[in-house]
Amino acid sequence: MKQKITLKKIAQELNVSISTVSKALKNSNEIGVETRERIQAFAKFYNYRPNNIALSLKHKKTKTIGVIIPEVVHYFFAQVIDGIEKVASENGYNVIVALSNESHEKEVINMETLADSLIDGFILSLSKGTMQSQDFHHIDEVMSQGMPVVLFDRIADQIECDKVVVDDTQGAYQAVNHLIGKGRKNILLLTTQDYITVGRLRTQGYIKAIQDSSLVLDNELIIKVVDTHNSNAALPSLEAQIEKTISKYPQIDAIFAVNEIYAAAALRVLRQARIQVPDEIAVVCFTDGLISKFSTPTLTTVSQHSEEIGKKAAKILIDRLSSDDNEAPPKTEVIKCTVVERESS
Amino acid sequence: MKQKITLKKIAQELNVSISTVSKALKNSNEIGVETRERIQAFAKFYNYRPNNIALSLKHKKTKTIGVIIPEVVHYFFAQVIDGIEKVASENGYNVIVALSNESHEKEVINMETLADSLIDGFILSLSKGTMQSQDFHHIDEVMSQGMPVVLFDRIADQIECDKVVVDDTQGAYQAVNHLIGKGRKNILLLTTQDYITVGRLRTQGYIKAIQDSSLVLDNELIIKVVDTHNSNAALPSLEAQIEKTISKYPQIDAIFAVNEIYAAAALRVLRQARIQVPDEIAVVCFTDGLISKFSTPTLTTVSQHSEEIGKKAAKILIDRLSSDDNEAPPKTEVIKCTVVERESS
DNA sequence: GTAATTTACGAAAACGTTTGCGTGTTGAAA
DNA sequence: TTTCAACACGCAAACGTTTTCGTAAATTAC
Repeated sequence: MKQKITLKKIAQELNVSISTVSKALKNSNEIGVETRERIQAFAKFYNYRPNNIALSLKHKKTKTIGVIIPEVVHYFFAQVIDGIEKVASENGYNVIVALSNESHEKEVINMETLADSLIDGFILSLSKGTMQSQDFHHIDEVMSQGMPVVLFDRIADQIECDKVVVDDTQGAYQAVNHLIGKGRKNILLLTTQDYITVGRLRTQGYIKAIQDSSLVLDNELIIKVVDTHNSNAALPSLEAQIEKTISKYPQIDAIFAVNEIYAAAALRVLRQARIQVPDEIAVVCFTDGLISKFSTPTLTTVSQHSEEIGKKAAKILIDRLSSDDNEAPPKTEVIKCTVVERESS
Repeated sequence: MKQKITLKKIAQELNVSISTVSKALKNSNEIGVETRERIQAFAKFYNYRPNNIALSLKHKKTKTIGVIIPEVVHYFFAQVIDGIEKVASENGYNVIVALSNESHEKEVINMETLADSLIDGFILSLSKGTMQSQDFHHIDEVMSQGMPVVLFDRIADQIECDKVVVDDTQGAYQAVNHLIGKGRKNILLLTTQDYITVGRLRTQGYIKAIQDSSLVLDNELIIKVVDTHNSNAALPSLEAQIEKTISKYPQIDAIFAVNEIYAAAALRVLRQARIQVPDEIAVVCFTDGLISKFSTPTLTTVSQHSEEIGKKAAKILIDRLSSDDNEAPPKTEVIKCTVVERESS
């Protein structure tokens, strides 16, 4: 087994001091040309690579950023990671990913572990557990130690740090407007309970779009899905609800869903009821993910530009890490959504 | 800004030596009870947490495992990460994720960076670039340094290390058998070119299943999709091909696709041709992902138990890391696929 | 030929830990 | 009173770097 070669070993072999080796490898002209070349050749031959841990200890920075998200198996978060990783690797940073699985405790533990000098800064999206408990001690704690934090998507106003958010209200507004522009007049909304922030904001966008138009808001056309923690279990009940509402209000000519899953459920119901999409009812939803791209018909969606979110978050964090003036006021970046038109509308 | 507290600072404040503090915090009875309690109380009050970097340097292990995958935005890989992360965190390991984006060079760079003492071992799935070039120097290099490597899914026989693979052939065999069991007699295969390993193996499974049955193999019923690197671009041509084949061979009563995307394409074509699924044509595909779960009709799939793969890989790696006898022969774990029956068959 | 300067390198501290060993103080046994 | 073990703690090396400073030897200047 080939042992890793260190400065010390090179020094021993070549009968020079460790500092000489270190300087020679940095091509410092403090060291004679001949010695320098000898050392460099030797190092290259043995494929010397500096020990990152030692460097981190020395420099008090790890060139690593910690990312904590509720789950990876989620198109949105995966894309955000993708964006983060791109910017990070361009700037010589590594990415440690930790998963909170929507649990507050796991989030806290993860933060504490990573904060133990493993990383230089955090990018995170709050778990449902944390959102519910409104307990942000762990975040304040790391921030008070001077470790920068960037929050994205699931944020909290109480936390004073950089943030990257999606303009959910505007996105929903646009989507509904898109439907209105297509001449739809009775738009069914499939949304979540209000305590889920993104659901609430999207609902607001829907309401605003209706109010800004010549249409009238009808609360009967708003379905707020109860959030069982096992999202699969909620589907049949959702489908039943959609079916009931549609047959009760035959004037419905469009559906706006706050996520792909709800839209997929709607598509199922419509298909079974032999209702043509988009001819009879158009369907539009939030989240430009896989389901939308490959459903039949393909779904018109509101894209949140998730990769862009990741890139922005990483950029903000790295900027802060590499600036000495770390007292710059926190800023919030808002990413605008855009409507991606496909077959369903 | 609250500075991180270190052993040294505690020692200074309490007028004892660093070693005393260290031992006291480990509750060593080498230190007097009174001093011990004093130090522990002080440390607790200031929320002392040991510096991981220093520990890593000391112990020559980082308690971190490096994962390199072609992409995160992929249900399969995301699930594998999920599995890895679960087992890792249960065992006190962190996970660094790097993305190769299917590029050989990026894979090499990532490995080198992570190998510089940032991690204790690797879990990886080869990029397409590496598969094509068949250049495995980077892997041999880290292995020769005594760093354990576990390969999953996209593997290479030449590399002598632990592996976790899916039994693609058996999975395809089962799927086709499932169709045959349902009385289907003319099964169209949608697969990739042969140089894509998983595609080839699944094709073999298809062939074997046909041959083992009373059916006859018809090469006209095998469509090998040309792999443009931009997979979206290939879709329209694939759909055209499917349509042509189906109208030319009206006896086709089932389709087996080697991935969800192809199956989704098939579903589209069938829908447009007003062919009932599964009544007239049944559809089954590999990869139990989102698309299958939310398409209409939902798709019967071959599940690869991706999370299981991640868990197994992590377990193997951690076992090896924590065993002293690191000369144990490499083993290959084969994960069996199972058919998940849904509406499309 | 002496002094000043440059060249080329080494010693050592520092980053934050752990740990084997040395040592001064205490109390008890002889 | 002497001897010795037990106790309680400190010293210092080690992990692999970087970097400041010190200093011989070689060179230059006058």
